[in-house]
Amino acid sequence: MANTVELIARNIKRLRGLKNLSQKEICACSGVPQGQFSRIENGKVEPSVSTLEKLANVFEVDISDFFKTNEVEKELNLPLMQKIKMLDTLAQDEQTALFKIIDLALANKRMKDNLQTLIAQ
Amino acid sequence: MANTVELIARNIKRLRGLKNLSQKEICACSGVPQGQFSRIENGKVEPSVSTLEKLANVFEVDISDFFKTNEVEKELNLPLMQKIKMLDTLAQDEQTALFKIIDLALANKRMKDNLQTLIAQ
DNA sequence: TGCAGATATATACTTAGCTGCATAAATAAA
DNA sequence: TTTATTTATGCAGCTAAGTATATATCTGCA
Repeated sequence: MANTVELIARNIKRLRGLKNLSQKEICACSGVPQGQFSRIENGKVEPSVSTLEKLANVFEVDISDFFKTNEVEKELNLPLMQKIKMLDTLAQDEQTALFKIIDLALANKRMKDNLQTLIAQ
Repeated sequence: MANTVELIARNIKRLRGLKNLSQKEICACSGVPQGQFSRIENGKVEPSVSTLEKLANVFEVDISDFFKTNEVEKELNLPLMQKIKMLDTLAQDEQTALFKIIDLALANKRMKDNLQTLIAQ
């Protein structure tokens, strides 16, 4: 038990670090009481499945990610696919706004690349 | 809760069917008491993580498989996918900036959704 | 068919441990 | 120091786990 509990604890602590949010903020979004979250992060309890579900939603990961060892941590830092999936659920105007920003960044990149090739000649 | 419990129940029942083993046999291998296994298969309890781990070992699956629905994942729109792939070619700082904006939009969406469910109660 | 034995599954009952609330302790800010 | 913020802990209540037992389902035989 202690092993899995510690694994979950480390993963959740790391995920919260990535988002740079306080326990209170995570709990406001997830519905998990802050006190309970503290115990989970410190490996003092083995959280229930429903609790893990709530946290997985907030962290935008799959429940199985809480059980992954450090070797595959890199993948966890890129829950990009899940983000993309969620983009579809956004309101239309927010979606197009995001796309414009993305396009802008890509256009900028292209411009830089073109300049590079020009200079090189 | 009931939803996830039922999902787990169906998946475990299905997995046991695939192996064509009795509850007793599964429990002999996994260490989960047969009585408890019965309740899990009938969706009467939400099994603990350590119990799911034992069962995942016996069924030779990942814990996340207990939470999978049978439906095929819905396809994403391809233009978006290609855009996202191009994001990888951006400079690191531009990339993280974009991700932050995306996270912001998603967080906003989540907050709205949470409010909706709160109001609905 | 009907019965006996065996196997398989479901159900009390107690115990252990997670949850949720309230509050304390620790840390940061003014 | 005082106040605010963040994190940790004590305790009551609820739920899963584990054990024993009951019910259901199957199998062979007369």
